[in-house]
Amino acid sequence: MKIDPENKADLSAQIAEAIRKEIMAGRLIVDERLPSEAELADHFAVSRPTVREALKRLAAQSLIRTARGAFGGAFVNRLNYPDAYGQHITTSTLLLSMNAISFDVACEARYALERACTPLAAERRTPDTLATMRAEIHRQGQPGLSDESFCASDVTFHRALVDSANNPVLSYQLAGAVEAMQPLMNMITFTARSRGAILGFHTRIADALERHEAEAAQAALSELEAYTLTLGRDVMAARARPRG
Amino acid sequence: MKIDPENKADLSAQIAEAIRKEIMAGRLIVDERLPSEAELADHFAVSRPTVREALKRLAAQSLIRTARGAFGGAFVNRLNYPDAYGQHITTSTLLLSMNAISFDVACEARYALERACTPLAAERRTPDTLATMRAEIHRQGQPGLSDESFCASDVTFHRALVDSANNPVLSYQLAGAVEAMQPLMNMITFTARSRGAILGFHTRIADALERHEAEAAQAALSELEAYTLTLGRDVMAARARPRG
DNA sequence: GCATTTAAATTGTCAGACATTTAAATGTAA
DNA sequence: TTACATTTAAATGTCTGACAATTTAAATGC
Repeated sequence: MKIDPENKADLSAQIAEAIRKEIMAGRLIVDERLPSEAELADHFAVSRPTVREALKRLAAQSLIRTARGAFGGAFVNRLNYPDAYGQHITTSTLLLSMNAISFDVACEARYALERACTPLAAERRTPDTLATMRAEIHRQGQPGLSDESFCASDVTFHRALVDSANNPVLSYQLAGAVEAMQPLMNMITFTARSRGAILGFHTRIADALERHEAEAAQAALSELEAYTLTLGRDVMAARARPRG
Repeated sequence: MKIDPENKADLSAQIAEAIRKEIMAGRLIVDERLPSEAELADHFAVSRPTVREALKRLAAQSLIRTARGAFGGAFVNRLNYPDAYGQHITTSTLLLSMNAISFDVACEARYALERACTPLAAERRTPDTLATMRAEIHRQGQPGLSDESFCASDVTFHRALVDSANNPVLSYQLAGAVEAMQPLMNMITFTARSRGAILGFHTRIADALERHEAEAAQAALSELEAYTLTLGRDVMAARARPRG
């Protein structure tokens, strides 16, 4: 593990990158203890605060965890699903919110990915995931529901659909796509009419999954996509001419 | 922006989380300058090194960037595609390598996602993406190619397939799935026979896309998935009984 | 043999200083 | 007036040294 004296980047960034590479390459394995901060400072010929900044960078990416006390220190962290979900969702959400990505593009990506889960979901859906979907459908029919709550329920419904595929890697990948759309969806005002339409699609999807009918579920998803697209386009058009 | 004096977590983690929430909620917008380190230290009633550790955490997630000099400081960073790709790939790769995820599960997720891109790719593929795929197919047929190079070429081929869909959000989401599989694929020894088979599937996929035939491309992908699965299972079986 | 205390190691935090970088402000000469 | 060099101020980057808090192992006492 070395750093380049010619490199003009921050020392802490270089050190973090050097350790990150060791972890990615498997030369530092899960639960292995890194040298103490003082030893790392010696090794890289920098001060302890610089080492600490490097370690905090790695901790922010869940690559290491630290423990105080004797026999404490920094340990290579086993990246678990909740942490991975969180990181993916943060990254995806910011990517969408900061880059003027059109509603159309985000929508297309999300529904394409969801359709990818549908054949597996139709095959493997459980009473549990079906119950979640039914419960959210019921919630979405409540009259007093705020737009935010409706959106949150929508996310829960679609995550249950994804989880039905019973593939944790797929669930992880989809979490970013589904959650990152929520800020965009939150801009939509869901009228009673549009809620009714969405409810209808959700019911068709749940029904199709329950009957193990993948193609029917995919068809309903595609129609939901088209409908969501019109809702989103209306919002974007209204925002484009605010005095309209 | 406040931190909880009752909270026993690291101060730098709390401060980073407080600022992260401001960014995620849009209360700190792109290119906005954060207060200087000294001002933040005052605001949170902590020392400057603690503030710096917090800022390094955020920098590690590409949420901020820093600039030295007068009128420098920490600025909310516009998360760009390359940074988002990198973070997603790091997270996905570690998730797969550290959690004893079976080859089957990873493989299933990856090909399900790729099939999701295929209809769009068949519609929108360009001479450019087709040329990339043909070039990689040609490379994969070279006799002297190492297993690593073959895998790298495989990744390039599949990324070209994904990029053919011409949806950057989809490309970003798929990058994690495709790249994270590479360490698993690298464990496979590609015999001349298996290379020939894979080459055949790749050719069928490229041909189908060229002719805008989505279903033929999906069918070839599914067969490639089944074939990859058998290769992976052989490796896993051999690893399970090392004295075999 | 068990409970308690002590010691040691390590991270967390702080204070203060200096180095380096950057751009604006200032000064100077053509 | 303009162009260029210099100064200055503000900010991050880095270092030193210290102390606090935490945790475990070992030592001690009963």
